[in-house]
Amino acid sequence: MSLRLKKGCLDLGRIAGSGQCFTWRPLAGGGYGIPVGERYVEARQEGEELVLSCSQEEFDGFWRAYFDWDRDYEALLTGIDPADTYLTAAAAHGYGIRVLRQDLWEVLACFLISQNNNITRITRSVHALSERWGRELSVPGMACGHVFSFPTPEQLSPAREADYQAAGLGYRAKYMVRLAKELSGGGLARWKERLEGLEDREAEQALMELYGVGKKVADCVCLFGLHRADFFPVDTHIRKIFHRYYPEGFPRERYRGSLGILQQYMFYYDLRK
DNA sequence: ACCCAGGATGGTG
DNA sequence: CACCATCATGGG
Repeated sequence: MSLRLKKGCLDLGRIAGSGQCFTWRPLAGGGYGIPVGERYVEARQEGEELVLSCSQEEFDGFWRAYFDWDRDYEALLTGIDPADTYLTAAAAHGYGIRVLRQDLWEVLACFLISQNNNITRITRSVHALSERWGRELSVPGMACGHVFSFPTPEQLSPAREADYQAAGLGYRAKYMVRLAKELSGGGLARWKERLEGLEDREAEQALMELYGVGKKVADCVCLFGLHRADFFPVDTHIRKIFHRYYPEGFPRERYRGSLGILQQYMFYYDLRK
């Protein structure tokens, strides 16, 4: 079962390298194994085509939204102020990046780990948790590698602080213990329902009630896990960019409605060596 | 050896 | 309120 689709502004490699998702697994034959909860798809690109290991029904029912398929990225990028040379260059460099509509719990857990950490190590920790507490996934007939689901709060319930330490979480281990506990036993569903009923600023504040979740992680959760495109997480890279290229302030009003998308391009542009 | 990483917390002035 | 030391740990 596979599906071939044409889509502009979609580059799996750049999405994978853009520091928004840490669960993807590069596959030996190219492409990526993409777990979301118990779902799993393998994706690769051949020329203009995106090849997915799922049916049309599975695509329409889930993966279409996951890839933010129906947002007009071309219009968004061509709407960038041509006088803004930094943003223009960032958009060209990161062309193909989309902001995925990820799972709320996975975003919460992964970005809890992300604080004061580097992408390589975050990814390793996330994979370590998946392999230890998650479930092995495969696509019938084309299992390429060993990809595991990211564990649910319930699957993490037996994990202790030392287990998180072993996965490389360092001082964040105690945060994860409490996060998994808070979100298990129906906690996740309650949080999801609560957050969906709140305005942007209220949702951000609510998330900051969680131990180990500050403003930046909360903003990432709102952007990547609640799909609220106006959140603009400010990390060390963005802070540096603001200081160097936008000393008078970033023109937020011009890009209202898609600030978080542009933030992702700026972040990715700053990752280059 | 050194600084940095998609920061947050708890204590102090 | 605003600072600020501290927190693990590996990458570069």
